[in-house]
Amino acid sequence: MVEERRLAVLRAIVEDYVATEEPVGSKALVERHGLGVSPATVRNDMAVLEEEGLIHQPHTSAGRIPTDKGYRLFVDRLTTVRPMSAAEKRAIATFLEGAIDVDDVVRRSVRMLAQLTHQVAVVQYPTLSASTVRHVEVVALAPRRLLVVLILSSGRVEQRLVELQHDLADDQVATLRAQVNQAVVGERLVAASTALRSLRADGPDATGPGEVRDAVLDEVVTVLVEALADHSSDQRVVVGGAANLARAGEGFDTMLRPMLEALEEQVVLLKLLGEATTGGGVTVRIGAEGPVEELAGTSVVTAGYGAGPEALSSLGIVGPTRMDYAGSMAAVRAVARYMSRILDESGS
Amino acid sequence: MVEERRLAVLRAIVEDYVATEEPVGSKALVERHGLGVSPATVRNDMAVLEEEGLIHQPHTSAGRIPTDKGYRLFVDRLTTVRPMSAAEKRAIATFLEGAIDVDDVVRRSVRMLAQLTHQVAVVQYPTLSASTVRHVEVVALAPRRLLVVLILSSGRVEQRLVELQHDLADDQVATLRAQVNQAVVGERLVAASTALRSLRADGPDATGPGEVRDAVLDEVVTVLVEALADHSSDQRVVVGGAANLARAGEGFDTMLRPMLEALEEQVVLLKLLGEATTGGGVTVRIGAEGPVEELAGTSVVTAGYGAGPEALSSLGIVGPTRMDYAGSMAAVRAVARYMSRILDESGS
DNA sequence: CATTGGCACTCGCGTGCGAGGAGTGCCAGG
DNA sequence: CCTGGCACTCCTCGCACGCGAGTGCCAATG
Repeated sequence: MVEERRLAVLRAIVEDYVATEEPVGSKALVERHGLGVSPATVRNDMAVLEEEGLIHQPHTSAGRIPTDKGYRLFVDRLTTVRPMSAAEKRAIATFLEGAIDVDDVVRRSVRMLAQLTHQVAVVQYPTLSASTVRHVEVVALAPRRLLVVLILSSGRVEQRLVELQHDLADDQVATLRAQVNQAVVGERLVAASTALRSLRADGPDATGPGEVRDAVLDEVVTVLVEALADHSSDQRVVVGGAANLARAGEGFDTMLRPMLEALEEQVVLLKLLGEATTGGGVTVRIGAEGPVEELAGTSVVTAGYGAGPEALSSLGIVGPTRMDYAGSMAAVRAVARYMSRILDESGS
Repeated sequence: MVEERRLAVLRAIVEDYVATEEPVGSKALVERHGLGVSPATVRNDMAVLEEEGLIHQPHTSAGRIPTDKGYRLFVDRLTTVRPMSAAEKRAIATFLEGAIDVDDVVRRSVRMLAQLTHQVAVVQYPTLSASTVRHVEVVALAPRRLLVVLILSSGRVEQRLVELQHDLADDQVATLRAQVNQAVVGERLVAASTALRSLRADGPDATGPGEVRDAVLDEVVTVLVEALADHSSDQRVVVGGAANLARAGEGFDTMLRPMLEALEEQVVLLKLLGEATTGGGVTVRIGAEGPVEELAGTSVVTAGYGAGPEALSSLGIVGPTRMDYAGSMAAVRAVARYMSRILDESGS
């Protein structure tokens, strides 16, 4: 039971510190929270907590602030993700459902997350790998320049520009389109490039004039295979609410620039989101646990989302370690769920 | 000739202030720049410049800093847009030409601009209005949900999600696609919706079964017309290099948050870019001349770009009034030109 | 009439010092 | 094991003060 109270003290410290952004002392603690003991007792508890490395004081005779370890314990054992209010749920649902396409869904999600949590929001685009090809459109922009547009089951549209070595006539484009469509429609994106490759290896087809087929179409297909195999755009990440960084306070002023820079790097953001967690779980990475050293002093709250169980992408928020974890986790989870649902509806 | 020297003094003040970010005094001025007069003379000149409202001192007995009016005069009369070095030109060209589609061109341009100028870069998407429709793809995602994909001559791909009141069968989708394509391919985007409307008003077509045509197809076309008329995505703007804001120094710390917020608002950005200037000109708006009061203390350098003379979009940079105008103008102009060229090549 | 050196004056900025206060650690008593 | 009391630490804030950069003005000069 004394152990119990110590945890209550830790919780109180975290909550107060998150609220006030100032080191919290023993006196203020017993006043604001109704733990029925004297400041002296709390001080003893604090001493123990400090020995355990859960809190520390910036300088002698200042209040205590939680350490990363303290936050960790708080998140793991002392907080329950309180569900969003009905009003909030409704707001999220209607806002996200107003989206006109996948791009818009992503944009709105970022905005929503940033607003709900007052932190920087990060949303990865839905993964393509699991979606199937619904239609392929091949358009000749110039004699040697093709635009290939993939329409996927999830409603997402992918485009690739393809440069050729040889000119391509209009009728060749038409046959190409027909053949490619026949080969890949219904395939998963990951399987599409192999399906295409087999197309090239096939013997001459009745529909196409044989002599050009070897020279030009082969090249086109080769390039197409490459283009499809390139899943880099799979990795797109959108950031929002960067303005919330400026509100962070404390010594963040000096780190602001490197942070903003980090947030403009796709690679960094992907590292940040990390592996998507399966299931409805929310992942919290606190301080140095995070993979990005530029973002020291920040925590990351992420969740996986996506239509279907394997097609997983991530989204989340990043903010100072001193953040409202309960609220953030709830918001992230809620938005992830709504995104999954929306993608599911419009999807395969 | 005394007038001449006064302008030289102004120029020197601007240059020094831009370089050092500190109010510049008479003594430092004569030392760093080789104007062969004494500090006292410069002081007299300064007094005159101050009377004219071109410079002012933050407090008595401090150096001078240029006023907005001073910058204005500097930009108008004292600076010539020095062309970019050959190396820089090459860098821009190769970097932008590596783009794989229109999205990528825009993203790369933003990045390029931000890097070249060390300011916040803003690029508006190429205008759609002037491009013609190359192909329309209609895909049924669900019985009552259509995805319409427009492929435009410029290589840009636009998508719209359309919700219907009635179910739509597969063959209806096919006839719809055929009819829509027939109606709008080759049309300009602005004319496309009227072309579509006429389609609906037409008598029953031989290809489609008459009875459903009235009920369902009419609805589809109506919704499509609306979707096409909605040019909101025409207005998309991409921002980059926000990290450069944090470098701005001075009293910007406090304004950082509102600024970041402003930069996340599409509307604000569009106001910022304003009317695209025709021709190769570069527009400079200094301080309060700008249309956005949240961005007080900043200047905006913009230029128009686009394939063809009428299809004009804008791009530019925004930074503190204390910026390297010559360099910024050169960079903005260069990037605008290269973008125009690239869009032209891949375009109609 | 423009230019120049000289000189007194103004202020912002950095530094040092002292009072105030919040918070702690420890100890002895319940 | 909890509590009240007490001495101690150390941060913060306000204030005074000196320094130095920079100015404005004036009288002298070409």
